[in-house]
Amino acid sequence: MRIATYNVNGVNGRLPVLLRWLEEERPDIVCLQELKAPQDKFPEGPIRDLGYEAIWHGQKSWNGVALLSRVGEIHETRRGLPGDPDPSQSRYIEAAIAGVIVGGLYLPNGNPRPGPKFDYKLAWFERLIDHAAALLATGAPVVLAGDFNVMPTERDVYKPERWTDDALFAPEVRALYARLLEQGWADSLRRIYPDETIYTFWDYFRNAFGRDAGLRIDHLLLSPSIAGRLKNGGVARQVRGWEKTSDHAPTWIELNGPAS
DNA sequence: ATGTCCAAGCTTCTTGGA
Repeated sequence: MRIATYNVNGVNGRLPVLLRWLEEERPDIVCLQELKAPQDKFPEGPIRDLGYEAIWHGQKSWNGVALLSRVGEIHETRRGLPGDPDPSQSRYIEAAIAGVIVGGLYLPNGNPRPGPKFDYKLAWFERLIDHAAALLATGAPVVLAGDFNVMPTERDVYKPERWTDDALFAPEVRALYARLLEQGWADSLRRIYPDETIYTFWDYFRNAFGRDAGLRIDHLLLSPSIAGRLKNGGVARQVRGWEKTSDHAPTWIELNGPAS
């Protein structure tokens, strides 16, 4: 079973790219972020035509998250984090799909730092850590996937020294990511490739993709009860090279066993 | 400081967010 996360950066503006990727790769379960579309403007029809059921939490102009499945019904378990510091922002959606709890998230960017947006990022991250602990306590197989807006280590940044003051690489934020992992979550791609350079995002500026000046900020975390099924994973870099594409590339994992 | 791209609106350019 393959699960992917993809920050589409505008689900309608990138619809041809999204549909092409879904057709070519046929992931079983997909977490989408940055829909940038109100609830009634999600392109449910074309996605359904490719065989995917979908649930989504839209928002005018900004944010927005969705879950897609072509391997069975989506049983929504929540939208929004418990105690979300600003529930008007659509950043979390969770469902049981094919025997797995999938939490799709779009963690706040947090720039500029310092400032209220950075404070909101830290507060949101704390709420995520609390909820992640509650999910682990159930013992259920859980995948937490999405745009975390965090490069966990220096290996995940093309030029770490340039990013130390940025909200995506600030010590406080990396410490929160480390705290989350210490609960027992496995960072899938790092589990498979401990020492490789892996990027999931390349800025539109300054030919960042051409120079491979990238960041690894999209992550798929596995609870201990499912981590043993991790078989493979990667980044669909070619998608970042298509016309009218997102600044992120889809990131995916393959789990042993059927989509039961 | 810059660079690029998108959505939205008192819209055909401007603005904010990433």
